[in-house]
Amino acid sequence: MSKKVLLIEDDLALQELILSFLESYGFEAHGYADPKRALECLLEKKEVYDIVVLDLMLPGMDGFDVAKMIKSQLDIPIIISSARTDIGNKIYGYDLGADDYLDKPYEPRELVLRIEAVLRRYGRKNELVVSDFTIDESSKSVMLEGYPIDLTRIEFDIFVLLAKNKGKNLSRDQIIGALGLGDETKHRTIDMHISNIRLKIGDDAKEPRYIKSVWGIGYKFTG
Amino acid sequence: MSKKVLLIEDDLALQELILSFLESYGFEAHGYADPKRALECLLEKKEVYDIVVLDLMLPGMDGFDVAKMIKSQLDIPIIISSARTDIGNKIYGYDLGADDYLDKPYEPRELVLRIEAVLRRYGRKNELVVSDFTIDESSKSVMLEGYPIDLTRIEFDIFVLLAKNKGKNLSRDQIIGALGLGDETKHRTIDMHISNIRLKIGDDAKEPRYIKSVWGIGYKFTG
DNA sequence: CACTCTCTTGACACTTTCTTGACATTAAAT
DNA sequence: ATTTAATGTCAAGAAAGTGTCAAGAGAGTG
Repeated sequence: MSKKVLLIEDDLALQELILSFLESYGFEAHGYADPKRALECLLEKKEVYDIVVLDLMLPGMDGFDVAKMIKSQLDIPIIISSARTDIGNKIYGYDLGADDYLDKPYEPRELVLRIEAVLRRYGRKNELVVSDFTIDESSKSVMLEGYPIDLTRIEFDIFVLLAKNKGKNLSRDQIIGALGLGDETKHRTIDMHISNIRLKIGDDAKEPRYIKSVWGIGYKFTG
Repeated sequence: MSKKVLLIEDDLALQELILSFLESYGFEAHGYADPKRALECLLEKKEVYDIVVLDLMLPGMDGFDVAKMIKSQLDIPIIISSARTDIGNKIYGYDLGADDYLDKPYEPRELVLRIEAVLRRYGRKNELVVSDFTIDESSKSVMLEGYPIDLTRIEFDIFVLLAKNKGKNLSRDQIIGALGLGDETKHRTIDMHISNIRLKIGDDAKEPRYIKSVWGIGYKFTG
């Protein structure tokens, strides 16, 4: 599935060149010269992009502000390109959460490499490693020391909740609330799910290695 | 089957020479001096060519624009030839998605080698091998261990999506979204397509070898 | 326009998961 | 030690998800 790139660049000739280059490398690339229009497109989710390439020198709006606005609303990687070569800006760009920084002029091929690198890095982001487990939230899969564990949907949700709150006690009501189950859901239901999870991850209720019962309170994940 | 070459070259003597040379090497070659006529012929699909050989110095139209227009509309390889020897243009030509670049004057034999190389490369380009399947996205065909599988368009799209995300769970909504089907599309529709795909690839829903159902989540391709 | 192939959807049977009461077990409190 | 409250797990029924048929809508073709 080809990745979608949003290019914000006011030099139209350059924009055109980069877009066609990206497309020849299998990306689906759209360009905007006007940062306001680009923001609109991004934030109103008319289109879902995988990455933003942003030029800092823009008309009407500072590129830093654009980056800040995007990052505040969306979890999307941004590569900043700019002719401003001074280190200060570079640092500033990273502080804003830019995922890479590219000095102009650059080789289009270089941009492709950076995009691929950033996307690879970003793609791994939803791989959560907790204790001996590797959790992939996007594909709802859990691995224990490399071996896949087959959890049902609710089991998965409970497990992730516990894992993300490693060391914290979670009451049954908190779990029920976090999963969006009905308020009348019985506590035994949670117990049962915990029991089944323990079975699947090879945890013994008496001497649990991962999911510990906290008497009178609930459960907690211990790494 | 002999490959068809479209040669865009305004020097008629040279055009004639190259055409006859290409023909002597088994290509079916047609020439145009006027890029507009050539584009017309290509884009309106009066003829289906396998490759374009384009001279940059053309009357009335810049060769770059010609290449760009062709690439934007068609997935066809382009070899650019030019007397402009400067590196800048060379890079630019590649940036446009030219698949090879040849300085004038060149040996006709050299052109033949380049054409053959580019066609070889291009032919392989869309061949995706996943597990026991060979998928050709440009011709929308799937082979299972050498035998062709006859998938309908949507079946093909779903299959490719799953294959490209081998091992990952994809929800029905993700599939619907990726295929650009309407948001109101029912989940049963996807189930039905999966069912039909399984039938065609000889997969048993109970004990699937390739497309596994992930309960409560969606489907995933397992190599 | 008639014909065919594809796509979509409701229906129904079937499977898996979820929930819950029951009862045994265990931990804290007295 | 005895009492009280909480947890572990079984088993059964409820609920939700999936597979496929079949019918009709929709696209494409001659």
